[in-house]
Amino acid sequence: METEAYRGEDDPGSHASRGPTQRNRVMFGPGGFLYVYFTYGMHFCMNVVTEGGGASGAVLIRALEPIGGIETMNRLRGGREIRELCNGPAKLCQALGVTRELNGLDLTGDMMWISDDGFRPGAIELSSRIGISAGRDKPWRFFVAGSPFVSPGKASPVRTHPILRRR
DNA sequence: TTCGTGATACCC
DNA sequence: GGTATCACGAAC
Repeated sequence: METEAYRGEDDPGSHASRGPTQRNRVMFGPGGFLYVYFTYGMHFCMNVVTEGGGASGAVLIRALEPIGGIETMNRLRGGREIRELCNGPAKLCQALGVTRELNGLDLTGDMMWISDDGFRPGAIELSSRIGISAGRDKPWRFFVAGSPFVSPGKASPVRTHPILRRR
């Protein structure tokens, strides 16, 4: 599991850094909604909007550990190993069938939602964010330490989260 | 490391 | 209108 945090106009790495546009308008809406964007001519990526109240911000979902629905995800991604199904932000959108049609979806509805399944990571590590040219200084990429299901992209430095460390 | 692929945003 | 850039992935 892996995420990245993106803030608003104070974060040069964020889509929201230059204010609201047609593309990023969902980021400026209420929290708990899905922000899906299209990039590089062929990829979708998904975020959870976090702020609301006129501010902007979102969490990019970069990797997931497949728990169920493996058959379906395999079909959507052309038959790959389980660890290759959701280990990247565009890969997981393909595996889950997330496209621009779901931009703005209410994540408190009954189509897609986030819930606590009881899993607790041993430790969470953080690093700089992947694939951005501005805002590399902020260590806002979070991932489960030692998980084989995080994206292959290398970022440094990597360090253990000072608060979320366990045991 | 290179390239596919096209929307987006911002500059005229 | 033109064009540089892009929160990526797969194949070299």
